[in-house]
Amino acid sequence: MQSTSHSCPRTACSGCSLRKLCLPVDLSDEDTGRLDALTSLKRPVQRGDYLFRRGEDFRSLFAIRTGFFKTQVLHKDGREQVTGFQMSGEIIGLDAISSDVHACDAVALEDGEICEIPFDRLEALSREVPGLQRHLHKLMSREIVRDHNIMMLLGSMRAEERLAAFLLNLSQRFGARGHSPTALYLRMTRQEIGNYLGLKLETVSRTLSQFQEHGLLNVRLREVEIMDMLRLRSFVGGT
Amino acid sequence: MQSTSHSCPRTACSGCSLRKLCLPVDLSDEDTGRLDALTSLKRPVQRGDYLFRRGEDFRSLFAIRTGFFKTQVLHKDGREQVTGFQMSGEIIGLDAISSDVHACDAVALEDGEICEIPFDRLEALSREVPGLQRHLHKLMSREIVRDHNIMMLLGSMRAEERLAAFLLNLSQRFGARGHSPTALYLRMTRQEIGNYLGLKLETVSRTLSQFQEHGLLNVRLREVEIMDMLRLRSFVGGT
DNA sequence: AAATGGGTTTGATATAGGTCAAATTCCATG
DNA sequence: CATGGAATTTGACCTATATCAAACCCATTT
Repeated sequence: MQSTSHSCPRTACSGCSLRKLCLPVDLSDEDTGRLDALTSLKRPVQRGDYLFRRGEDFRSLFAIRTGFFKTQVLHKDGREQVTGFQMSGEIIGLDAISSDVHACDAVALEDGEICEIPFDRLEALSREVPGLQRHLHKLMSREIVRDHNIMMLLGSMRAEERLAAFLLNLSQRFGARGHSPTALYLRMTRQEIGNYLGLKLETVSRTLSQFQEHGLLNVRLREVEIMDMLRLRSFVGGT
Repeated sequence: MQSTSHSCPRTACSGCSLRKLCLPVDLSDEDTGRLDALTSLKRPVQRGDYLFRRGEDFRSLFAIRTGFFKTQVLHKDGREQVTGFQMSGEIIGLDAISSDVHACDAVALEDGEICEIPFDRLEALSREVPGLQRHLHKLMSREIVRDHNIMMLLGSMRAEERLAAFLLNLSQRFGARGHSPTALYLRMTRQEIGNYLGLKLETVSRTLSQFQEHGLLNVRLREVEIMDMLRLRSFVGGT
């Protein structure tokens, strides 16, 4: 009835509910076993924990089972740029492959559990399992596309558009995980939102208030309810 | 004395001067032959040509032998974000792997020659040649790191800092290719620089003029001479 | 040599968002 | 339940960059 290991659950990849998000590959029984072996390192993390810091040696990717994270790069004068917010089923650490050293910090914004994937073993297995190889490539490419969209956002959108795009993105991702796409709980501060969107926290706050005045949202601290999805969408336009 | 094929030179990968930049992998003779077979598709391109457009099916990556390119994503209201400027030895098209459809436009800013690499065959070969696999992963990861740095630039740097970072980056890349790191010829318009840096063309122009007044640069249209590299570096600070 | 047109520079003015500061709310902890 | 600190909101003011407009430069064509 109970797990045999209380501190480090060994839920295998094959039985993981996030399988479709994380590593959605059709495998033979044998390959499934090998993937399970590769991803058996589970670990709980607490709010505030660093998964890794910039400059540390790269060994593993991290798949998020539960929890919410941010990745950020710091300028030496203290300015920080949040490069992304990650949630369950998403994978952190791809930027470190290029140099075998982590290029950013990854911080937990709430308690959760991660699954550590030794990269050299993932590479080895993906040489033998074309579906896994293909998936890994798509994962990295998707990150590139995501980054290009953020460049578009930062380079040529106004504050309202940035915030609308941000909320719609969260809504879509929460929705895809079976949560409400309209009642969002933000796990990050206004400051962190600002550091992601290239805005100051006051501007984030003001813009949220303004959306509320116009009946687009109900905002109460970190609870955001999207009241008018269509009008919110009309702000961002799209590519 | 003469090339056997005047319109479509078949210079193999193994004899290509860009080998170190493009696919720097140690291979056996047999593998070298297979890589050569894979990259035998060379093609000249003219200024203004599109390598591909957003929405087109993805088949191949493109390695730049000579020439200069920009990639951009368009917002439907006409705003455009340049996601990068690419030069010899660099590879375009990684963003299309995620969906098998190109996510941006790639445009030649001067005449050049590209080398087309069918992606499914590259994947197949990289399954058998670990060094090639590793290199491909590093290539994609490096693009992610590059994008994160641009996010930092767009999200939290002032116009002067952005432009200084841009010029230093060009300088470094030209230098690495054996050209002068101080006498740069820009192949793009002020408008295109602005669309990359999230600035209007007037701001780009004014900032260049201002750098010139302060003795950092000599600017004459698209000729830029860096006069004070150190002081230019002090603008950007670094991560 | 004049005309055309794209790219660039420069000036005057407007504005979105930043900065600084104060008041308020919300937790966490004793 | 009181206290202190962090996060948030809101206001007043400021500034970096955008906008609009004109002049200029250079390359190319006629």
